[in-house]
Amino acid sequence: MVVDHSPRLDLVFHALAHPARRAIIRQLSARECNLSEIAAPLEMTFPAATKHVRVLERAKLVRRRVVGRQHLCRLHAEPLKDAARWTEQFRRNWEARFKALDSLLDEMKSEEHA
Amino acid sequence: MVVDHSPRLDLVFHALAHPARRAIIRQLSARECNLSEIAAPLEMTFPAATKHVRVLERAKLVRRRVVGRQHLCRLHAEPLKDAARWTEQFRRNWEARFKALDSLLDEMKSEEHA
DNA sequence: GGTATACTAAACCACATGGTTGTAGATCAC
DNA sequence: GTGATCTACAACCATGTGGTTTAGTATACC
Repeated sequence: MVVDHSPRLDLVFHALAHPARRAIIRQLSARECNLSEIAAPLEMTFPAATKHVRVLERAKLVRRRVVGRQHLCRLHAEPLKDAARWTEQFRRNWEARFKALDSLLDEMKSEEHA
Repeated sequence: MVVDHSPRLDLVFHALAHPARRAIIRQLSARECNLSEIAAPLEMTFPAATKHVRVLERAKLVRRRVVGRQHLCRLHAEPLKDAARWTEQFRRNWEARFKALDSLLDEMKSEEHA
């Protein structure tokens, strides 16, 4: 395991690396939207916006269902869990003062699973 | 605030979107390393590896100090906090069944801060 | 001083990204 | 059927990404 090659994380982090795509995620977290509604607040053309949506689909962050001429997009946030878990690995590196609390929580979790 | 433009998050998420860079972060989370040690386990040339390190530096995830001819790199994980916080925003979207527990924890935190 | 070591810098390449414009195809409303 | 609406698709462009090779600079060691 020289490099932790996990294409899913590649796709998710890449999807999150653009402000327009984060804005789309934010919007979809409130409600399902069609492509026009997604494109409207973004300062770009419609095709550009739909390309961003497709990037989110590749990362499994957005699901699309076609209803008539509308393509309704819904947030599927579950891949964010993997992203969050990966970053949380290094929590102790950014807040060492919580080390004791973390160990305590780990203990509690272990007991919970037992 | 049409798009949540925050160049810092762009840089951090982009930095995390490549397996080699995640591997570097992992390695540096254990100990400070020079560039040769970083490049060794990666399956690429030395210049390619140092380019990845520079991407991590742009994202403020790695700090470098020069000691003689060696460039020692240290993980500065704090920007990961922002990334984690952003993804955690949508925790309820990926695990709705924990909604009650989350509200409880939020209450406890509020009381803690009060 | 001479040589190995650690790293930088530049040039180059293939391909991906992020955007545009223009055209075309369904579908809804009348 | 006509026209407006929602979307797709293709072509194109500039720039960025991820990699290479080659050459060069600075430091440590003998």
